[in-house]
Amino acid sequence: MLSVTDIRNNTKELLDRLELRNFDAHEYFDEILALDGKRKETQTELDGMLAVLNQHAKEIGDLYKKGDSEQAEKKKSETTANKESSKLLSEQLHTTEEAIKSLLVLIPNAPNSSVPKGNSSKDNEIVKESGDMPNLPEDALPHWELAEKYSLIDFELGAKIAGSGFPVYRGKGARLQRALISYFLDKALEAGYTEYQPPVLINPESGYGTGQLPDKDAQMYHLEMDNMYLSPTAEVQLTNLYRDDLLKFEQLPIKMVAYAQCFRREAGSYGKDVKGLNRLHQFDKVEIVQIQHPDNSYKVLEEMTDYVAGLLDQLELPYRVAKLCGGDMGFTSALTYDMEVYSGGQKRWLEVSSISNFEAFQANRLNLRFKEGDKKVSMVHTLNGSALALPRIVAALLENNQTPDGIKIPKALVAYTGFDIIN
RNA sequence: GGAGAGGUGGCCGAGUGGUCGAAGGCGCACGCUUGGAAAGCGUGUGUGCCUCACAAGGGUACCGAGGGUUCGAAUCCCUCUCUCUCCGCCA
Repeated sequence: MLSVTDIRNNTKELLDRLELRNFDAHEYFDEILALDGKRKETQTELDGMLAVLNQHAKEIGDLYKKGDSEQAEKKKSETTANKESSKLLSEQLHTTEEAIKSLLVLIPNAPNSSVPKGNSSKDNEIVKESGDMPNLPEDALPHWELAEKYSLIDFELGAKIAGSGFPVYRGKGARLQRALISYFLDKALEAGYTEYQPPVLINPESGYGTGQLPDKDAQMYHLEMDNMYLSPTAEVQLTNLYRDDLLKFEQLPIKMVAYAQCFRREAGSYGKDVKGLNRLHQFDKVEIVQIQHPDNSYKVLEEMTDYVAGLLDQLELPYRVAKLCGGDMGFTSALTYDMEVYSGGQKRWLEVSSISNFEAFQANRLNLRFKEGDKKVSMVHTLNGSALALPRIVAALLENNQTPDGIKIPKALVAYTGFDIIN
């Protein structure tokens, strides 16, 4: 969320930036600033009241010590009125603070001023295209037919034991998955990330910290009996590892990577979007997260984007990079690059990664700060990106590399798969 | 799942109703000392909020979290949570 201080000090700038995603924050800001004024007044009044009460308590103690219980009793009775009004004030303070917070969580992150204004993916700005488009015959197959032809993935078996959107990988299909996971993790280690293996169940606090809660709960599987959620992305676990921390400047940057199975309800999706591997309820993803000094976050966003692009280069997949327009960006992001690979069998671009700078938006929710020497405490910036999400990578690999002899495995992967062709 | 013991500042650890934001130690920072270092000595060493100039100073809150009792709570009571030990179960 945005901070009240920011809203107060940079009102105009934030309003303009929010406008880029067609969010009119005028009323929110007015109300928040008014409530914050009230909050301060109440705080001042309450603190004064408490100071008096503390003073009285001290005096009563002294009187008892001197043995003057008569005076002490008298003084006691004088405190009751103050006690009641201080209780009232602290309730009022609490209510006001809650009211401010409940408004703050409704406001999305303010886009970076370079974000193109727009409403949908049509308005995204393609900033890079790379790689050779596959040269496939007209009768090239989509991945779900290839998967069946070579017994790599069984969607119906998955539906039998779980439901649609839960595929079963087998044989070389399963090994390809495992190879990709290892490959992506190894690359991240080379790039200086520390590997983690987090839980896949998360508590509500974690979901709140990274912004999935309160309003995206319908996209997550919820375990009612234990009040936990199946994580939709390792971003949640990794970023929340540092929730409520006050870091030393020297600890920055923090670079983490994790492979995790991800779970999404995907309510409302249909048609060709959910065909085959295109959109699943359970999928595998390697995620990179960085906790950064605010001065570096935009430079690092570019680095992370280049890093992911490098992975796609090595997998020999044609891709393009889109800078998302305001209307297409996620709630929590200030700037997002999407990576899309071209999948020749379906003849479509598939999103395989999304790399974002959240600036201090998550840090404010997470209460994640750092301190540099004697300087004031300030919020860190958080960033993350998929590096990469497996299913659509698998789809593109299968489709683009199909030949009459079988499916060729890119050179970079052969050491991980142990085979260079699926036939 | 059952029984018991605990959660105090960066760390260890005292503190069972008042003078406790909290002894003592370690660590860290600065200074003195030294040719230099160690030892030694001295000083300092949390965060949020309010006031204020986001200074100094002052006020207030925070001893796992949230409630309660009391003039006054780290200290008593209740609920929750986490850790440890034993039993049960189990990959």
